[in-house]
Amino acid sequence: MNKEEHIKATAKEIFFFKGDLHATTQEIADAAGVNRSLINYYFRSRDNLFEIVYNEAVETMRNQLDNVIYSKQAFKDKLKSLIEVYMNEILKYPYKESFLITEICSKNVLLKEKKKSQALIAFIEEVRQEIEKGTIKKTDPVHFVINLFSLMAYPIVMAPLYRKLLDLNKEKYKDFLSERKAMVFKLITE
Amino acid sequence: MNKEEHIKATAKEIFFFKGDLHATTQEIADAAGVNRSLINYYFRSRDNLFEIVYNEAVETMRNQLDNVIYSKQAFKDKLKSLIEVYMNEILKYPYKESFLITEICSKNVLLKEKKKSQALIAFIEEVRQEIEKGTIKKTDPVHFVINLFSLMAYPIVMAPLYRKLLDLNKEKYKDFLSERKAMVFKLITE
DNA sequence: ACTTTTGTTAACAAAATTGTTAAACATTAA
DNA sequence: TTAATGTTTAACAATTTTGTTAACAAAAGT
Repeated sequence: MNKEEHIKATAKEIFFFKGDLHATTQEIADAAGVNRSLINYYFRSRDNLFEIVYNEAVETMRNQLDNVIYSKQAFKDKLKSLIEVYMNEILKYPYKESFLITEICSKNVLLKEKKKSQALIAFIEEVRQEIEKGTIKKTDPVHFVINLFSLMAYPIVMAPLYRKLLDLNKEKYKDFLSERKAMVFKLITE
Repeated sequence: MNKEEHIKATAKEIFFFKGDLHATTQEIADAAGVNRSLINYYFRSRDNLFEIVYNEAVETMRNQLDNVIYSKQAFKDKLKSLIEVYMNEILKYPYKESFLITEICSKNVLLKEKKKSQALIAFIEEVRQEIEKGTIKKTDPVHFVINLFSLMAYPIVMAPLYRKLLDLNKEKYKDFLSERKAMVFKLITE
C-alpha cells in the first residue's frame, strides 16, 4: 500500500465526494491513517496537494470524455455514451465542479493556463454537422452542448439541495437520476 | 449610511458576486471601509455574518420566486416570468448556489431546518395539470422542473469554466446568456 | 450639564493551522 | 555490516485569523 497514492485517494474522497472543503491536513492525515507530516513530505503544502488531486481528477474526466468524443460511433450512440460516462463520472466526485468555481476561479490558480477545450469544440462542430444533416432538430450547437451538460450535471451537483426541496431520500433520488439518462437524451434529440 | 447594512451588502458582494469564499473579516472590513471590530460588534462572529447574509440572499430569491409562482397568469406567461426573474437573480449572486453546496451542506448549518419547498411543490403540481391539459408536452413534472432550473442556473453558475472552454469574453457570454432566456422556454415547452 | 446608551477603535490574547527541522527508523545496495 | 537513501515521526516556530476587552467618541435622554 503506497502511502503517497493513498493520501491522494483519501484527499479526493474528502474534497470531491464528501465535499469537505475545509478539511485540514490533520483531518486528511487521520482519514488516511498516516502522520500529518507525511503530507508535507510528499506534497510540500496543503495547496499543492489540493492542486495535484484536483488536476488528476480533472485529467481522469477529460480522458473519459475524449475517448467518447473522438470515438467512431454514430452520433446518437455517441451521445448516449457521453451521457452514461459523464453522469457516472460526476457522481463519483459531485463536488469537484463546485470546487472549481469556489476555490479555483477566485484563486486564478488553474484557470490561467487552462485553454479552450479542443474536444469540446470538436464536439460542437460535430453537433453542427448533425444538425445540418437533420439528425437532431435545429438549434444553436453551442446551446445544444451547454444544455446537455446543464441537464446532466446540475441535478447531481445540486442533489443535497433538491433532495431537501423535494423531500426525497437518497434511494429515491438515485432512481430519479437514473431516469434522467434516458430523459436527457430524449429531450435533447427529439 | 447605515454601517450595519453596509457591511452586509459588502459581504454579499464579496461572497456571492465576487465569489471570494475565503475573504477574512479584515478584507470585508476594508472593502466596506469600516474597522474590523465593527463586524464583531454587529455580527459577533464571521460565521454568524455569513449565515445572516446567506439567509437574507436566499430569502430575497424565495420571495421573487414565490411572487411568480403564486401569481395569476396563464401558465406560459408564468413560465416566461419565472425564467426572467430567476436568471436575473442568479446573475446577481452567481456564487450563492455553489456556496450552498460547498459551505453549507457539509456544515449542516442551514439544511437542517430547511423543509421541502411549498412553492416548488405547488409549481410541480401546476406543471402536472398543464401537461394533462396538453399545454406542454408529456413529461414527468419533476423532471420538467429540474430541467428548467438546470438550464437556467448551470450556465450562469459555471460561467467562469465555460467562458474558458469556449474561449468567450464577458460580453459574448453575456449575450449568450441573454439568448438562453428564449431558448430555454422553447426547449422546455415545445 | 451629566448620565446613559450606542457606536467605534486599537491593542491584546487565544486558537488553529501550517510548514520546517532534526532525529529515529526502515530498506536497499555496496 | 556499513553506508546511503528513502520514509516516518514528534517537536517546534511562524503565521494567520479570530474574538474579546477596555478605552474613547458621539448621540440621546433626563
